[in-house]
Amino acid sequence: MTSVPAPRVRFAPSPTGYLHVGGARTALFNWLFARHAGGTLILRIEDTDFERSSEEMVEGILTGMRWLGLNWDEGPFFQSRRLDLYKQTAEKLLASGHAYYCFCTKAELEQRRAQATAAGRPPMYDRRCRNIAPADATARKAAGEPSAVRFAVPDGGVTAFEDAVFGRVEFANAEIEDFVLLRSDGVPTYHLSVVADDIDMRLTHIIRGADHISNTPKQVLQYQTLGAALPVFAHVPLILGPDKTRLSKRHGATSVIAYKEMGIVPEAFRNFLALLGWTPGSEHKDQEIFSSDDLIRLFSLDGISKSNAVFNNDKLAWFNTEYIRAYDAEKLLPLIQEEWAAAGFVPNRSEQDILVSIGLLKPRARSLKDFATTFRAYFSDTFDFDPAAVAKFLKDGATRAFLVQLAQRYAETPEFTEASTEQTLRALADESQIKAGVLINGARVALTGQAVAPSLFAVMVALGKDRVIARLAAAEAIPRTE
RNA sequence: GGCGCCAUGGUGUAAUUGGUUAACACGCCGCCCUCUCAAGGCGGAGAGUUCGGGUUCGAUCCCCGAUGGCGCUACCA
Repeated sequence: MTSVPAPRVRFAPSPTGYLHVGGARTALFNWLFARHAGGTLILRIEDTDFERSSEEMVEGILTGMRWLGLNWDEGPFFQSRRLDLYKQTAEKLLASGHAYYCFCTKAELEQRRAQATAAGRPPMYDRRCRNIAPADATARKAAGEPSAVRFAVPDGGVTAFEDAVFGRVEFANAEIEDFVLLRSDGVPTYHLSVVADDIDMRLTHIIRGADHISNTPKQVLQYQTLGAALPVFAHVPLILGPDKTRLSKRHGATSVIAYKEMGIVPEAFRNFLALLGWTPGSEHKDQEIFSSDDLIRLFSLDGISKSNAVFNNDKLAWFNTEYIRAYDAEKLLPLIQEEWAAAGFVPNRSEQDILVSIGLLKPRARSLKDFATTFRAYFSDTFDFDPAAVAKFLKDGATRAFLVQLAQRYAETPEFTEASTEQTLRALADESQIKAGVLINGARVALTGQAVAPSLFAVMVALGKDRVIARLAAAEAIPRTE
């Protein structure tokens, strides 16, 4: 049996913004791939754009990854602290004649680009510095003239690579400009730093967004001239908004943390994200819910689709309800406690009672938020009455009076079970010649503040006898609404 | 503009890689259940595979073209 070396992959975000859904999905795929193969996931922060990068964004990205449960094995490495490597790599390219100094200034380049565009020519760098004799270039450099380093793209031919998702992709070299490797301030551009790092970190697979496919030939060219083996490239289709344009703030939340704040369970989000642009194959086509272990076991690059995916909030919401329902109350509790803390809500019931109520409520929760909003009455005696619910079921003074009577009946009855509470209520309705539904609906509002709740008698048992009696007895004091 | 990639119901995806009444899930509609709302059960509408040409006995699947969307086109990543 030949041993295949364990794969090494990376997630390499640029800290110029929070972890957005596209980045999160790329991170997830890398994570799944590494975990599936028993490989290594490296986290690398691409912060060579000092202007736009910030410490805060780095923290935001790490927070997002932790929330999603995506752990990494090495790093985070910061490119800003690896500048020497990039310089050495540029030197190597310079020495072998695959790169050259460029003395054109930014202003000159912009001007020429504008001219070319106006004349209808492609705005590519005209390679004028490529012909400067090396001795002259060295002299000018020594004299202190600022210069960038550009890669010398071969004149003819094509640069091709085999993509694990897209198959063979090729570009004519004539279409690739002599891109900048090192800026005049000595800071590398993305094109240089990615390949220097990807080689140095011995990465075997590059799984990243399809927006990088056009950059790939520039990188392949460097691998070739540096004599390094090519990794396997796997470009993942992009995630679009519902209008099929690139996902942006316009479409609502774009940072994964915003989804945490919306009360989404991390595993639900992960499951949803995994299925955006990937399927485990036709033998699982009828399945939508995949545990993390399933995902890890099933993940493979061949399941990645080539077309862009559209982010569908309804589907996410569905996953969320499924996960909340499937979780044990014990597992849900810490997540709910976070919601309570965020809302400044303090429950005043025992942990045991809280767990019972969570168990009762979780099948109908849409979001973790519900536990801190519409479900408050189950966890505290301080809660609001939904005015619409009061208007619908408690506007009648007579109904309220019946609820007070009901409170008395419960107080007189030693038993307090779902069956007994229902029996008592129906008996009162019969005697009073009113419909049981009137009492049931009214009691629901009096007990929970809401028109919508689980089965009333289950609610009563969850709330406990004393509380039920107290709330029903206070029915007449519930604020009236028109 | 140039170059590249993609294209199956509203959405995500299937279709033993040329032979199916084009499947599943979300969403939507209706019915049942019922103390409300979800859930659940049952049923339904919704694509003939972007369009046009080929190749073939036969194309969702192969080829060409068009259209549309997206990406790249910086001393951003």
